[in-house]
Amino acid sequence: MTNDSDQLAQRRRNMEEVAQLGRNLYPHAFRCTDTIAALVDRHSGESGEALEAAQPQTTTAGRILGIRSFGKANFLVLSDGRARIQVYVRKDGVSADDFALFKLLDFGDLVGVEGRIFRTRTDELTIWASRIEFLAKCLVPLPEKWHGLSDIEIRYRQRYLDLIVNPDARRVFEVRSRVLTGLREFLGARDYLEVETPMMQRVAGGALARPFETHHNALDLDLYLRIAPELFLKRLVVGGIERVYEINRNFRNEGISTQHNPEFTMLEFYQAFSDYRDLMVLTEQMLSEVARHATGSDDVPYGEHRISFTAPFARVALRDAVREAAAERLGRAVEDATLRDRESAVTLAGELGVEVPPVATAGKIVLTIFEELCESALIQPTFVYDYPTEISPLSKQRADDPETVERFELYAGGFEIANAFSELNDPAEQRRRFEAQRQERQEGDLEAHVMDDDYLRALEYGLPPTAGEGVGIDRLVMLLTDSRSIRDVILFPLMRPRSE
RNA sequence: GGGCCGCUAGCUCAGUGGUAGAGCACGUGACUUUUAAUCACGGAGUCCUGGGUUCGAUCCCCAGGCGGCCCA
Repeated sequence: MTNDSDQLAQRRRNMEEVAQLGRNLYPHAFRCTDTIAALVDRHSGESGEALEAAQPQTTTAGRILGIRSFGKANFLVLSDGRARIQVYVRKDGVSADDFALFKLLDFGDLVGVEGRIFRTRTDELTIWASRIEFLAKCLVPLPEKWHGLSDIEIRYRQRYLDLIVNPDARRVFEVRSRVLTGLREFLGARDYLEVETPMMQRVAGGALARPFETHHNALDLDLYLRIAPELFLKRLVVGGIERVYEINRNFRNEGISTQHNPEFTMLEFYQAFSDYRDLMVLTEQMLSEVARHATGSDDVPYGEHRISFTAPFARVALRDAVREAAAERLGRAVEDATLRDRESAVTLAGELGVEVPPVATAGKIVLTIFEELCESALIQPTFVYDYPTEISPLSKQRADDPETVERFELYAGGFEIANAFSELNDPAEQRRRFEAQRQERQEGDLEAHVMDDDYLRALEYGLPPTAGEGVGIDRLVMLLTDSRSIRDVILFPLMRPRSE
């Protein structure tokens, strides 16, 4: 009949014909009695006979993800984003006007339907429509129903398409949401106060990373997007909020990878009168509980592995982990002292074939070797503890070993998901640490921590003995959703713009 | 930053130095309680972009863009 094969034009024409039926093309509301998910939940266990007896009525709405037409008898598949239900449209079941509307509907259109729930001869739960309302037009053809949308670039750039056509796409973000509510419940039950601290900061501190720069016009003030909330949260502990946390975005101006997005979500929490050992126990409880809350189990599949968040987690001292890995590779014992001296550490790295930055401290070399040799093998949750002081400028030293701080990182799935330590609360020592960082910065380390005099002033009022921890939410969600890329757990990951 | 791979119809993908293909989607018809409905017919393309080689490039070469994976 028509030679105009442009699907866009066809859809536009169908829409115009809907308008000619006197329908509002963009109505303002449609009052549903049920969501599709609720209908499926409520009736999926009910037999056709039971439904025939009860004749349940419903008004619901969704997006058309399938049309099967047989003239007088027609079927739609309607989705509310969570569940799908079939709609039966009989020519003699709706008004002539509604049937005319039905004939103009396209795959992807949004409609409301009223009708009764029944089961077809093939036992499919179905709404026998008595009324159809046009709610919005899908002017663009959707990806096909069978293969869905697999182009990973389009899935990231047009996440709405991923959510419309891939039934599993939403699952990840439902788990993510439950992770957040689970964390809030866990911390709330322990008297933690949730707060929000500045994302625009004059001094970007609290972590070793490069910040994004921005500018406030009215104040003519250069600002940084925060790399961590740490120094503000500890100011709040000084102020007497003895248990405090924040779940929010951090921004780090560095590379993008399967484990790094420039903006990412972090939980940071601080607990006064505690040290890092207390946080290991708390972390075991928290992750086990959150995993169960989010997925129903604290033993989850991850790639070819299963990861168990059941306490207790494995524990290994950082230098011991490096010594063991190095010894295995070299076939001889490696002394602890080797890792504490810059010269011998450089030599060891060379023997191991691990490249280290030219100006690295002994601590940085140990960490580099660890990342190279050990990190990817830590699949089960493992606390790696006792870090070199020079790479931990905000952590408190061990009483028996000033070269080592009371700090741990939690590894799982082969990457870091948490970082915690007993907080350095001696302002004089903190100043010395900042000075050492300044020295490293002058030697070219752009990630070295910057001096923060205002934070030092806060410490002078007295920070109680405190332990604090940061948990990478995106990475935790990766583990709990069996996702191998951080972009799979961030709805709109940062992408390079496409040239027009 | 380096290496490898990808980019062809709305989607998923084949393919070729000589006028570009399939399945799904789309249109028309048949069927008229289907289940990835089926059958018949039909329409559909900046083969990522630019340059080069060539009589002729979607294909070969060079440069670029975007993405993915690995490495740093």
